[in-house]
Amino acid sequence: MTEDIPQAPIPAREQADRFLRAREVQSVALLEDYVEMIGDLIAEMGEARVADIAERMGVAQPTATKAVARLKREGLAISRPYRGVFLTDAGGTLAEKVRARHRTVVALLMAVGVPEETAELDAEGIEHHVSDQTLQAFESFLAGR
Amino acid sequence: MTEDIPQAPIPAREQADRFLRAREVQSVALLEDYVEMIGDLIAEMGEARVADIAERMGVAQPTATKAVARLKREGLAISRPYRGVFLTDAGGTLAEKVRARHRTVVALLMAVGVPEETAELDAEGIEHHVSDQTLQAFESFLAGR
DNA sequence: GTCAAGATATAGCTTAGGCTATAATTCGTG
DNA sequence: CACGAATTATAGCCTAAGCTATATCTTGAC
Ligand SMILES: [Mn+2]
Ligand SMILES: [Mn+2]
Ligand SMILES: [Mn+2]
Ligand SMILES: [Mn+2]
Repeated sequence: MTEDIPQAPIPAREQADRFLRAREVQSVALLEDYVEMIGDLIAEMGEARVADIAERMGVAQPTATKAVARLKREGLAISRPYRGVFLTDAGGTLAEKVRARHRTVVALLMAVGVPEETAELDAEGIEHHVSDQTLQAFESFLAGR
Repeated sequence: MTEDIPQAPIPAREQADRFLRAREVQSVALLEDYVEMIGDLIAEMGEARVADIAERMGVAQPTATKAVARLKREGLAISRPYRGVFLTDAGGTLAEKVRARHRTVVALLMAVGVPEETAELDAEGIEHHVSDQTLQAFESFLAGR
């Protein structure tokens, strides 16, 4: 049983800031997943084709096309019509950061007893909300075990 | 330095399933936050008024009204025009579950070295992606320290 | 009891992210 | 080297979630 400790109520403004932050994070989460995954495809196959992007994301092909358009708008990817998609320097850097964070989150989850498959499943959503500060705490914890 | 261990590439289908799961979770995350927060308001003030809901969520009042409409559609809340908002049994049960999970996530983060404020900030997004299985692992870890 | 202020609802707009159906392009095979 | 299959782009639709502006309802002060 969890003890019934009444929490000191949070100021409305502060709580609102937390929710705002969570909403901001969520708006870049999809971009992060696309960028990381496109990086994987390029590493594995030399290029990322729209059809493969769609398959790996579990979306329809036009949805992937639209996402790529957004990545291009944000300066994370480049592509020409009917050709493969590639990452810009910014995109590649982001992909690497996201990939590393993903691995750390999975490792942390497993370190506290979460089975690997579940860790992978939950990490796919959790990772985007892990701040730099929390990521550092995770790394310290993993190093100091 | 993180070691450069090449991961075994995940089957596209399995990875797609993870992304699908993350997107599903994301679609209920906002509902969870609204329900938990409305529960707080009712506990503190006896009722949840639309203006207070909007303030705490950091959204405009019509956005809160629309969210309440969705909660009603989903059977989590009831209200009559120009009156306060209340939770159904289902809504109250969900609020309690979400509140408990939130506390556990914050506790776990702090247990691995995340400062309280950062833990609260990150938990607001992380919590929604924590599966029952992961939640249990968190509880065991916290109990067995 | 009236009515002005405050709270809530409604109208109408935007963007992101899905979808299906179909048009346009590329490319391998014969 | 042509053409059919595969791939990609486009058109057009939907829902969720945000916003501002404005209409409508409630309520407390006089
Ligand atoms: Mn992810
Ligand atoms: Mn990931
Ligand atoms: Mn939350
Ligand atoms: Mn929460």
